[in-house]
Order: sequence, then structure tokens, then C-alpha cells
Amino acid sequence: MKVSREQAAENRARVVEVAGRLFREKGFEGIAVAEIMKGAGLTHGGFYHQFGSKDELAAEACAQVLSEQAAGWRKLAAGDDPLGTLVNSYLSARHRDGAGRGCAIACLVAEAVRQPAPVRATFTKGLRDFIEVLTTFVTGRSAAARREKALATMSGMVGAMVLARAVNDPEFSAEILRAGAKAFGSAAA
Amino acid sequence: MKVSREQAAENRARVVEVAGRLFREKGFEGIAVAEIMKGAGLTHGGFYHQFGSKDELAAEACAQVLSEQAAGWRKLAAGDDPLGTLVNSYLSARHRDGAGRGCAIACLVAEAVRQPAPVRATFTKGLRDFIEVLTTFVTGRSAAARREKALATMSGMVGAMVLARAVNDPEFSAEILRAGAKAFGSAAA
DNA sequence: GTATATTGATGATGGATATCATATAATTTG
DNA sequence: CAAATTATATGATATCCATCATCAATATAC
Repeated sequence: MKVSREQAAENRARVVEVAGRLFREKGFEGIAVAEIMKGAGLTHGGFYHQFGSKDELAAEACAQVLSEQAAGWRKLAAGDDPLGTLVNSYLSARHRDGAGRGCAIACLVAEAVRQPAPVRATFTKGLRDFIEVLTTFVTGRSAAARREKALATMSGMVGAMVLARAVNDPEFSAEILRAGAKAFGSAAA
Repeated sequence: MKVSREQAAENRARVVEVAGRLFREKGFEGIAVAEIMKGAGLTHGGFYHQFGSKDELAAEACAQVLSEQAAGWRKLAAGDDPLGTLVNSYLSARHRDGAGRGCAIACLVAEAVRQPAPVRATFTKGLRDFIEVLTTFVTGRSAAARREKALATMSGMVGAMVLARAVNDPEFSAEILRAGAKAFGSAAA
């Protein structure tokens, strides 16, 4: 059946949104197109009227998620101690346990390597944005030093999060997060 | 056809070894049992006489790879500046481009979350070993401080490696590795 | 209001893959 | 050297999944 333009656009947006959540939760290969459509309240058949392929949806969903995330980070600049705030919220149990609503990079980097070009390009751009924001949050003598610090901080945050998620001992996992927050959360060089 | 006991044991070991390489290169879900067997010069049929399931092989292959890796790290203790040596070799272009022979954690953490219990347990144990070794490489006032530093260093190394691999711009990738090596490679607190 | 276009549903299709039953052949064992 | 054992091969089965052809229904265009 046909549906109004607005309705169709809304449906499409919902597919992208659901895809963003499910890809983060289950990985690119861990979720089927039919499941995503079902999650959006549709059946799998109409998918190819709206998207060229699963990979295309993956790229679009990632772009969406990454840009929202970057916007969220930028907002922190207005507040107090942006770096500490960011790192503490990033390396929180809440973020660890809510992958579907969390950082796309932490969920999907490892798989990104094997994804087609558009997805990799999207990730690269997203990471550049994050680094750019982080550079304004850290302190350092020179611009180069701040950029280095931003890169190391991003690496530390992502690494600590993936490790904390992988480990099957809650106490060990919490320890990883605490150590990361302490090491990466202070703006001083 | 039948084959001598030694031959069979050798074949089995080769399957584990090939699996270790291919899982690291392609991920747990990115490689089929038949491919692994083919890589070991066998056909897929005999697989289930040697292994209970693909997951069982995954756990065994990971355990093998992780323990070899930990042994390699321990050897560095004898040399000069073990931390610097380790971090520089870990965050090298060679390691980035040779996932099949590199750190199993960097290749597979993100997927580990969704793996069955034995695989997760293997990873957790492997990570504990790495942290233990790293703790002896770093400096710090107290044992607790050294352990914190070891955890943060491990997070930083893994994070920098996965980011460097995900990015599709060689220059950006190299920059990530350089910043990581500089930030995490010095034994001082 | 009728015709057309288009969204979404239903249901193939083809490929891939894990797992397993059975066949084959060669090694042990007695 | 014969019999029993067993490692590997062949091939089947069942499931899953991406993609697509076709159909039904209705919103938009004329």
C-alpha cells in the first residue's frame, strides 16, 4: 500500500534510527535487514525502495549517529571542565552497558576495517570531528601538543571502553573504566 | 582416509593455527569453517571429529594466540626499556598492517562482547595476563598506581591500534600511532 | 474523479554456512 | 596379515540472509 509522503519520510527516518541502534548493539554482520525493518515496524520487502543496499544504510546510519554524537560533544564546551565531563560520562558503566545508544566508534571500529569504502570514510570523518572537538578541550603548550593529547585521549577512551565491554568480570571491567577516567580525564598535559 | 596419529595431531594443530590467523584477519563471523579447513589443507567434513563446534575452535585458537603473545611480552622484561620497546612495536605500521599475526585483543575485542562464554573468559584471562606483565614495565609510587598506569596504557595501545586500522587515510593513521607511542611509551607516570 | 506513481507486503531466489551422516581408505592392533 | 579403528572426504540438510520481482493499495497529479 501507499502512504503519504510525510509518512514515508518518517518511516525512512525511523529505519535509519533503528539501524543506528541495532548496528551498534549487534555489529554490521550481526543484524539482518529484515530485523531492522521489523524494528521500525515494517516488513523487509520495502527496504530496497528506500535504500540501495544494506551497506548504504550502514553508511547513512553511521553518519547520522556520528554527527549527533559530535554535536553532543560540542555542547560540553559551554560548561565547566569539558574534558573531565566528557571522559567521565564516556567511561561510565551506563555507557558501557548501553552500546545501542553509545559511541558508534567504540562499538564498530573493529568491524569498520572490513567494511566498504563509504562506511570507512564516514568513520574517518567522524573521528576527525571528535579529535577536533577534543583538541579544544585539552591543554598544552602548542597546537601540535594539544592535537597529540587529543589523539591519545581519544585512543584511551575508545580502548578502555572496548576492553571494559569485552571482559566478563564486572569488577575488572569497572577497574578498567576507573583507571581510564583517572588517566585521561584531566586537562593537564 | 585415515592418517597416522602424529599426522592427525599435526593437522589439528595446523587448524588451530590457521584459525588464529584467519579469525584475527576477518573476525569470528567473517570466516567460515570450510575456509579455515581449506587454509589448513583439509576439507570441511572432518572438522567435527576434531572440534565440537566453531565456537570451541574460536576459544581454543584465542587461548593459544593470547598465551603466545603474553609469553612474547614477558621476554621483553630482560631487555632495555621494556615499556618503550613494547609500545613502539605495538603501535607500529607493521603491527597495524599485519592483523593476522598481531594482537588478538586489538582484532577481536569488539566482537568478543557477543561471543559465547568460553571465548569471553579466554579474552578476560588474556587481558589479565597482559596487565600483569605491563604492571612490571611501568613505574609508579605504589603498586596501585602501577596497576592503574598499566590499565591505562593497555587501553591506550588497543584504542590507538583499532583507530589506526579503521581510518582510511594513511597519514591520519600514522598520526594516531605516533601520538599513541609518544603518550603511552614512556615509563614515567 | 480517474490515472499514475509509489510505498509497503508477500513471497521467491540464490548463495552461504554450520552441522552432521555416511563412505573411504589407511593405520593400528592383535 | 586380518580386523577394528579412525581421520578425512563427500555430500546432504537445514537455516539464514541479501536482494529482488511482483502485487495490493492508496496518495498525488491531471
